[in-house]
Amino acid sequence: MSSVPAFKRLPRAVREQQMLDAAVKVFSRRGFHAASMDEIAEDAGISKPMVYAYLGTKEELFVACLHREGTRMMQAIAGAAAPDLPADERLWRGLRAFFGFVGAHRDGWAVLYRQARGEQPFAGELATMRARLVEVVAGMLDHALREEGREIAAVDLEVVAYALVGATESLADWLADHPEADPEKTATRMMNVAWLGAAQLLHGVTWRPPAD
Amino acid sequence: MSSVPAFKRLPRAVREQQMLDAAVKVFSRRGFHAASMDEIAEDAGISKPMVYAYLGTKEELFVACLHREGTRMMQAIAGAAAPDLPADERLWRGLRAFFGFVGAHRDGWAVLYRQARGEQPFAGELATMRARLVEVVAGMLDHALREEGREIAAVDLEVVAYALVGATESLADWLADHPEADPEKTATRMMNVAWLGAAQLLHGVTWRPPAD
DNA sequence: GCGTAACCCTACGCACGAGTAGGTATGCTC
DNA sequence: GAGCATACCTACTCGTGCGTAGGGTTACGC
Repeated sequence: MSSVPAFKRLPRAVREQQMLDAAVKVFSRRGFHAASMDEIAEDAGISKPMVYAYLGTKEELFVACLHREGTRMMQAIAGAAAPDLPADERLWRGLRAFFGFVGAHRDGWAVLYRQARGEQPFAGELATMRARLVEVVAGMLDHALREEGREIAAVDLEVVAYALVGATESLADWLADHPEADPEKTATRMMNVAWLGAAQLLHGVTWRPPAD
Repeated sequence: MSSVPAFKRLPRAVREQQMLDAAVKVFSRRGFHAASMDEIAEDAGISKPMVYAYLGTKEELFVACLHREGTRMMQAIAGAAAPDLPADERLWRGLRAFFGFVGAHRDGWAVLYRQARGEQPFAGELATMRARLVEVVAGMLDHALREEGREIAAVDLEVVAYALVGATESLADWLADHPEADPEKTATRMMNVAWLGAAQLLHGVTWRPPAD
C-alpha cells in the first residue's frame, strides 16, 4: 500500500506536546481517576501505546502535566514581577500576569488547583509550588514593612500571605467560570482587596476581637 | 449457636451515622475514586451490603457525606452570626464559628473543599453551597455600605465577597495542615485581613492601576 | 411460641480501564 | 538499496472494585 497514510508521522517532541495538551484537557474536565488513557490518546489523535512509550504511566503523565503548567505559570509571574520595583507595583504586575495566565490556560489551571489538590500522590507536589508562591508574597510584605520601619512575627506574615494567595486563587476560579470576564479587570479588583488590606497592616492598624 | 454474637445488632439510625463517619474519613484521605467501598465498610465495622442497603451506591454515599457536613457547617455559621448585629461583629462571629468547625471536623471539611471541588458530578453541588456563603458575605458588605450612604456595583460586591471567602478557605487549609494551630487565633488573623481591607472599601478608598 | 420484619453475612458476577505483546510502515544513513 | 531506528497500530491480558444474589439470625408484636 503506497496510498496516502491516514495519519502523519510527526517527530517525538511535537507529539509529546499534543499528548500533554490532550491530557491537560481531559484531566481538567474529568479528574485524575475518571479520566481514561484511551480518551486522552484519542483526543491527542494517537493510539494508547504511543502515550505509554513517550510519557509513561498515567501517574507520570499527570505529573508531567503538573510540571508543564506549573512552570509556565511560575515563569509568567516571575517574568512580570521584577524584584527591583516598589512593592505595590510588583504585586500589581504579578497579579496581572497570574490572571492573564489563568484566562489563557483555563484547563491548565484547573488541573493544578482543582484536581491535584485532593489526590494523595500529587497534593505534595502542588503544596510545594503553592508554598513558593506564599513565600514570595510574604517576602514582599516583609520588605515593604521594613521600609516603613515596622516588623511583625513570621507566623503572622505567613498567614497573611496565605490569605492573599487563597483570595487570588478563589478569584481565579471565578474567572474560570465566567468566560466573559476580563482578566485585567479581575486583577484590579483583587489588587483593591489585597493592597488596601495590606496597606492598613503596614501602617500598624490592626483589628482586635471584642472583649465579650 | 447461642454463643455471644461477634457483632452487636444496632438500629438503622445509629449504623447510618457510623457509616457516614467512616465514609467521610476514608473519602477525605483517599479522594472519591481511590476510596473503596470495602474500606469504608470495614472502617464502619460492618459488611459492604449493609452500606448499599442503607446509603445506596458510592455516588449517593458521597452526596450524603457532602450534605451532612455541609449543613453542619452552615448551621454552625448561621447560628453564630445573628442578623441583627453590626457588620463587623457578624463577620467576626461567623469566622470564629467557621474556623471552630474546621478545627473540630478536619476531614469533613477536607471532603467538602478538597475532594468535591474537582469531581464532576459533585462540583455543582459544592458550588451551590459556596455561592450561598458568598451571597451572605456580599449581603453583609452591601448592608454596611448602605449604612455609610455608599453603594458599589453588584459585580464588584460579588467579587470582593468571593475573594474574602477564598481567603478564608485558604486559611482553613492552613489550619487543617497545622494541627497545633489555634482556630480562634486563626479567625482573628483572618478578621484582620478581611475587615481592614473591607473597611477601606467601605470608606470609598480604592486602588487604581498605574498609567504605564 | 410463632410469624414476620429488620439486621447482617459470605461469596460471587461482571465491567471497565491500565498497561503490554507483537507486528507494520516510513524515512534516514552510508 | 540494505540496514536500522523511529513512529505507529490492533488486539489482547488481567487486576481491581462496584454492586448483588441468596441465605442466616435476632428481636418484637400478637
